[in-house]
Amino acid sequence: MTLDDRKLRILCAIIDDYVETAVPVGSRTITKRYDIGVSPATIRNEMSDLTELGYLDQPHVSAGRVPSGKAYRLYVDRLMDSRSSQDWRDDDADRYFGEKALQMEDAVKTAVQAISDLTRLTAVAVLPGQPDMRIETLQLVPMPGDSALLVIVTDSGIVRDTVIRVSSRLDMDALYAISRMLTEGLAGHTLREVQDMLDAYASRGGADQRVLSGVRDLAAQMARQASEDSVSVEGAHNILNYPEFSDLNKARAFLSMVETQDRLIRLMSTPGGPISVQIGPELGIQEMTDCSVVNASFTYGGCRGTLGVIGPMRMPYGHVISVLSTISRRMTNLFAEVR
Amino acid sequence: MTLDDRKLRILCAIIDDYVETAVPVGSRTITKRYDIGVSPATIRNEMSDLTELGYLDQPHVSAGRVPSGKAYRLYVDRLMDSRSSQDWRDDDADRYFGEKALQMEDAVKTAVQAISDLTRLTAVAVLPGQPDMRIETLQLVPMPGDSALLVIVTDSGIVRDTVIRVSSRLDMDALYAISRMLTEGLAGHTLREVQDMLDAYASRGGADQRVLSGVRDLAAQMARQASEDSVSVEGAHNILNYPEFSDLNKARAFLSMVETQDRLIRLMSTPGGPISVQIGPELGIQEMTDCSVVNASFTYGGCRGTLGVIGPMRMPYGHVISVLSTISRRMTNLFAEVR
DNA sequence: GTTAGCACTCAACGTTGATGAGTGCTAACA
DNA sequence: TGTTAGCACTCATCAACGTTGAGTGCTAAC
Repeated sequence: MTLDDRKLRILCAIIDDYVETAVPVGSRTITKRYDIGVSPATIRNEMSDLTELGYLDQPHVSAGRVPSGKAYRLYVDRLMDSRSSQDWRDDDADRYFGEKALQMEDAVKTAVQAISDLTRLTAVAVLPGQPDMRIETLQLVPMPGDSALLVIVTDSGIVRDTVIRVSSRLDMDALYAISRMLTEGLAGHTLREVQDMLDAYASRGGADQRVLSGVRDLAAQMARQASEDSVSVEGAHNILNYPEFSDLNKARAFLSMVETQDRLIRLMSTPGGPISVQIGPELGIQEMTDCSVVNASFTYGGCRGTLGVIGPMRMPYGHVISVLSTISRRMTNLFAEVR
Repeated sequence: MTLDDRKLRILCAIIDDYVETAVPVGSRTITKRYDIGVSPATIRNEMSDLTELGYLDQPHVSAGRVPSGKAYRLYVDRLMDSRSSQDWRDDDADRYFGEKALQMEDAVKTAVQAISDLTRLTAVAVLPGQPDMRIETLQLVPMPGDSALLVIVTDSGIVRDTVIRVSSRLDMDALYAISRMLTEGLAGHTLREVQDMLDAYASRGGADQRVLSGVRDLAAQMARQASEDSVSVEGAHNILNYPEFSDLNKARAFLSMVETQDRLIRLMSTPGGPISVQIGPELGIQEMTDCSVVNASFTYGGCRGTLGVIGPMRMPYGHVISVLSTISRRMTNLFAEVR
């Protein structure tokens, strides 16, 4: 028994219908809504074959058919209509990114927000840790009162700042002199090295101890943060709009999964390729057998990260893939513009 | 008929029990769990009186009693056990704030996170717009490539930055020279004034146009952001843990309310006083009749903001109030430390 | 190979009756 | 006069049961 053209058309119709309605689809529905050109009885015969081949599941004997993971896989690999990429316009992405150049964190936040809005699903971004970022610039900016803003910029364009207290004698010029000295001394070194170097400085005395310890603390914090993968999630509760999660316990399980960073990171670790689609059982995770994950990798400067979507297995793959590829491409370009 | 001591004790027991279990409480339950010293029949008589006085509601005739908004109001105003402030330790807040001085935005984010964690409810912060903030410092920090980070600090300690492109000839010293010039020219002026001044500069020519337009854009963006109230929300889906929201539609209504900024701002606009409690119907909002809002005001520098909690009317008011007052006090102190 | 017809299955829904938690009332008691 | 035991009554909850209708699989005819 082979998958001839008619079987494929029927399978496609079933998937389209089920993705739209979330109701198991029966033979009559197909003849009415899709133009296959045969009677329900014939469709039934074909559906029976498709079930035998593992492309369809039957919740119970007198219900319609539901696409299996295998069916979605086939759909994504071969059947998916590329028309679907036209169901939204690239310009929509402009609304989010606008004209402005952005720091990486802001760009990621914007992208995740855009993806969540455009797909009405849960959007996730993962930035893998970069344990050996190097310091590019270090600058102290005067603030009201006896404090200053310490800004550290790394070679990959990551920016962090913190407020530190300084002696009130230090005006803008004095702070710049310190910034210049520190930048000269520390630029090109990794965040970890910097911590040791500062300890050495400090023990030698002379410099403003509060500034040194402020720099040390921020460098330490950055090193800690940088060596961990960072995750951002948006639109988690979109899941409540999907009837397959109308069971509160399922919804809670999903939400708690999405909140647990390390589980999420494992889920989002892409098996390679610019766009990866993992469907239900392929994820190999007990609690997630009826969810799918689609993700796209992007690069922003030296950083390579992942943007993705988590949702029910019944998701509009074509649309999701086109949104993800557009947004991730735009992220990559965005960085090129900044350069 | 008057509220004698025994009636108050019974009412208190009912509230405590209902807050804990979410199940309408009957006369036997009270005699078993609370030491009132009379029989169920007597309790029933008292409950009947309390119902007549409007402190208790009855979902249906053969169910137990449920505290009314009026009861919670009485509880908060007079009955609440101040012991409840001891059910958590102030030190718990340390875990969140640590030792570090923070920018206001970070401090607010931390506070909201802490409140949400400690109360297991939805925490919200509102910072009212400050349309006439003045520029304190303006600084350009070198970044990798042909770009620079533009940092603007206002007199109230708000920091914003953005990446702008600059000519590659500009090194750290050159950027500092520009920063110094711009700071001297613009410090003390409001964000709006600055926009006009920069237009004047730009038309005179000479300075790096890209820098000027970058500053102008960021100032414009800050002015726009600053004149709007800003809101942050954490723990919105905590609501799913409360059985009164096990109806998916109610949960969705709540979540959509919490997501709509302007509705949220209206909800959180505190009627004054350091801590305000608005109970159910007192909110005067149709969809929120079985929710309560507790909020506390804080000041961080010149900014006066609101931290609050939104949850079911059945919430542990004592605990919530103590968490809010501790965290808001700590926020205020935090700023004093930075100064 | 396709289709009409028909028996069969089973979730969903509404009905019914039993159960039990809880009340309100009354009468007796301290 | 306040408190309590007893009892009839109410009503949500739950399980059991029959009905309905969507949908299938099989068979026989085209």
